[in-house]
Amino acid sequence: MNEQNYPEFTGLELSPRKVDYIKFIFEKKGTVKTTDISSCLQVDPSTISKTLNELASTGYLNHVPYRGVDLTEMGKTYAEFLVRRHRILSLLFTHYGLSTEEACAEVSRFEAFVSKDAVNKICNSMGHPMVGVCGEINHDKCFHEEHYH
Amino acid sequence: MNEQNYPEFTGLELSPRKVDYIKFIFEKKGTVKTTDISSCLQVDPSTISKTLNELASTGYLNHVPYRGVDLTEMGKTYAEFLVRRHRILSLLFTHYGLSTEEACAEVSRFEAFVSKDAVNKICNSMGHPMVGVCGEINHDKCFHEEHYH
DNA sequence: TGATATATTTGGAGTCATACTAAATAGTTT
DNA sequence: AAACTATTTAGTATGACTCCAAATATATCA
Repeated sequence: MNEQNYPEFTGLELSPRKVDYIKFIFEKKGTVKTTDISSCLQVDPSTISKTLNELASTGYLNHVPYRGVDLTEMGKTYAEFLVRRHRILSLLFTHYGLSTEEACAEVSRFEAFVSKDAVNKICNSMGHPMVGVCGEINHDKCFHEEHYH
Repeated sequence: MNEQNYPEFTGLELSPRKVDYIKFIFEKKGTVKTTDISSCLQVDPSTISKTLNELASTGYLNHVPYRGVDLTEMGKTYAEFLVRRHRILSLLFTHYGLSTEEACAEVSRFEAFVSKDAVNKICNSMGHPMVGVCGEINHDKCFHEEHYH
């Protein structure tokens, strides 16, 4: 409803690998180089370069060739959702006998296929917990969406 | 530990589509024809045929060409896990504000990526509920695994 | 500055999962 | 046995992900 929040996304627009890349870039903050992602995620730089281009052309990243990438405003908003999704789902799983590491690993495998609607419902139902197993949970966008429509 | 239960699987061996096929065959009970799957899942018969062959050569199905398929013992065991996984996860999601249909649809999208270990832990933690949102939950294999190792 | 080293990108190719069409083959019905 | 239907095979395609090798840009150092 509010173009600042890009509420039109479903949460299913990015493939698993792209989710990883965006989350990585978000958590690094600032400009990120191809090599950073390549070495941390153990993927050939050429693969990173290609995917970064795709993410730039779909509006998630600003890409200055040979210089690096950073998130667009839309990319940041989306990344916030990705991180919140990961943390909410991981937290959920730790309530059912999985360790932090297990929950994290498990969720990493499937999170790309869980919709924003589902995450918001779970988040609501859990009472918008502030702390997840992999860091704090930010509910800004979550609240906006719940309150204004 | 017990060859009757094929406890060696992780739950991640089948791709999403193969999970759909095995679950469908399991729920139909008995011999299933290519056309049954084709018309219900809205996929070209040639695609079904190919995938059925793969599932047969990896030991999940008996395939009599031009006649149909049925589950092997291993296939049945695996299918029971697939159904249990689907129901446990769907039930879980309904505890967090999702309707039966929403939970089912959501889980269908990602269930192939949730490990047997995770499912067993969740199952344990929920107290082995007997009824899920899409039918009864069978805990035979689940109990065996928990008790004997 | 210019040569060299490093980082990044591009081009080409491959795998896996999924799916289709068209043609061949088997089974069934009359 | 002819005709109809079901199934399979062969060939092709796309999307996601990957790599290697070569080209290009940037950075460093002498």
